[in-house]
Amino acid sequence: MGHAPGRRPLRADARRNYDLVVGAAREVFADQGVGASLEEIARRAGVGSATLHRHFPSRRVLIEAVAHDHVETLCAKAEVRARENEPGPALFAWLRDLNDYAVSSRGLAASILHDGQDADLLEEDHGCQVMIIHAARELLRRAQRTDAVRPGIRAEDLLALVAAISLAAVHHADGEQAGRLLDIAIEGIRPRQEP
Amino acid sequence: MGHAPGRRPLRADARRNYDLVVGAAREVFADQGVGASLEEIARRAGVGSATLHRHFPSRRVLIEAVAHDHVETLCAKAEVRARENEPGPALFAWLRDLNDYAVSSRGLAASILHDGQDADLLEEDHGCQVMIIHAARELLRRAQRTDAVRPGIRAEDLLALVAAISLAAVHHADGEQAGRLLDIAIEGIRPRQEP
DNA sequence: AGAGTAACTGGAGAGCCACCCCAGTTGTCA
DNA sequence: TGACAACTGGGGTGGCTCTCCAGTTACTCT
Repeated sequence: MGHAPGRRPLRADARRNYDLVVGAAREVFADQGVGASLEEIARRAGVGSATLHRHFPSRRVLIEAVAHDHVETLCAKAEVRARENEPGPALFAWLRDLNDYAVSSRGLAASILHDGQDADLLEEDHGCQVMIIHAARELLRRAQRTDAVRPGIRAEDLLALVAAISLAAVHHADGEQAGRLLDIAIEGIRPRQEP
Repeated sequence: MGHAPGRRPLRADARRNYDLVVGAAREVFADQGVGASLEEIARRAGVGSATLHRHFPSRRVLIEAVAHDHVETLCAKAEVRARENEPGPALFAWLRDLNDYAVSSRGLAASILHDGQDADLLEEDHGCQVMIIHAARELLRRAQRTDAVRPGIRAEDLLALVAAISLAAVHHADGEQAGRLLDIAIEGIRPRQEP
């Protein structure tokens, strides 16, 4: 589960409120997208808005807390894909996993992939952003070793592409389009001649 | 230049205010992106915010008015590209033109390409959205005729892709990445074997 | 020209929002 | 159990979008 960002363990009541907010945020974001009102989230969690803002100094931090579990399983899936498939197909399949999550998450994933770049308040251990890029880099490295992907492709670009595609899909409310766009992108990173 | 949306010609003062607002919006959007405050725009134009809202019932309509000229020249460029190049290269070059504009427009173009889908308040003659999709369709049709582009690719998907890429770039403030992503996309729509 | 009329205006206000301050409350630990 | 630091939430600030309406201003008709 999510954990406190602070140095030493939170007091019991603070911890309880932290979790209440994350739970409420999960519901509200799912309903209304990542743009939803933070006051609404505080209201549904039954805490004052000041409490929400103290625990989560920016919308981004709250989004990370909500997405943390999903992202963790997604990265675990990357390892499974790597173990059970050839490097090329492993990467492509995982990109589809990522894309599916990104499209279904109502903008959560796009948010994480997007503006997480700057050295924000990433807890040193494992911010969502960092976990995902590690997973992507590893899969890409393997795929490039076997020439299943053109050289010169960067992991950051792949993630940016998926984020962008899912944003388009969220806006158009059209999951099928996201699939087609990802197909184009995957076709675009494969080498001209199959190895 | 922009023109009034209403049925019969605007009164002289109304017309003057309309143009003042569009001018101010052009500046403010360029400074701060498409998310900028509409009140700030009204302030800079020297009109009340009610006046702005009467002329432009939604942010989207104002964005269209601001972008109209740019989009017109972009579509003219499409015809030039078609006349002076082979169909494949013409499409690819124009996609780069579009992408360059989209990236430099601070989100204007992405806005137009995105949520313009629903039958909004498009003036029947030529909404920006419509002009662009016509241009794209024509270039794509020609390219597909000569097998310079895989069949099954849709014009809407190309536009969504460019919109998405430019959004990513706007967010990352990284124009080079947009170029790389577009390269991937273009590689992805070309046929496996050159004709 | 001058009056009548419809078009147009902007200040003021309603209802949102994010974010902050601080007096009061509540866990925690000696 | 008492004392203190951690934590809380009501209420305030300032900004946003969008609307209402009393007043102003440009066209029009004689």
